[in-house]
Amino acid sequence: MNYWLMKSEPDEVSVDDALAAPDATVPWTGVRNYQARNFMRDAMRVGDGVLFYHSSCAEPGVVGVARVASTAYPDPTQFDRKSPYHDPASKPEAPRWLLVDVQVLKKTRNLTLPEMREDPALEDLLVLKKGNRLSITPVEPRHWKHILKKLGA
DNA sequence: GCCAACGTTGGC
DNA sequence: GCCAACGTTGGC
Repeated sequence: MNYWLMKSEPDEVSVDDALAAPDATVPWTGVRNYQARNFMRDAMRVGDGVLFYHSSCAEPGVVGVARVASTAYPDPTQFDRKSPYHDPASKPEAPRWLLVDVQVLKKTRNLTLPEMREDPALEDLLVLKKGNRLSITPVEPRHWKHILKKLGA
């Protein structure tokens, strides 16, 4: 079992949006970074733990606990001409971009970015590293446990 | 809106 | 294969 932190812009898909979806499950569309894609393709397993993170918003932070609910499969938005995620270079017979389904298990309080930054136990959390831009990052078990404890989840 | 940091592109 | 230019991310 692995653990992950996955960023979503709440203007696009918030934790509330995900909770409102059938089975509280949403396809994680729009990943257009090879490293993040490879995590989904090569390392994620159904049942892996996910920290649902809101980015590019007023109060960035972890807002929910979720699980990986599917293996990786082609992201349909790459073939949709009208989607902002459309990739004209990707062919249906050789899809370039993948996604997984993510099921929210629990909405939590917002464990904010500043709050995480001031916690010495989270010093090595990848998402806190300077210059980090990856939308999907692995989370070490000790960090996972620590964060869930802080969230009372 | 600004800008640092990073990833991708493309000429050579 | 190098690297400058460009585009994007994402906190502030």
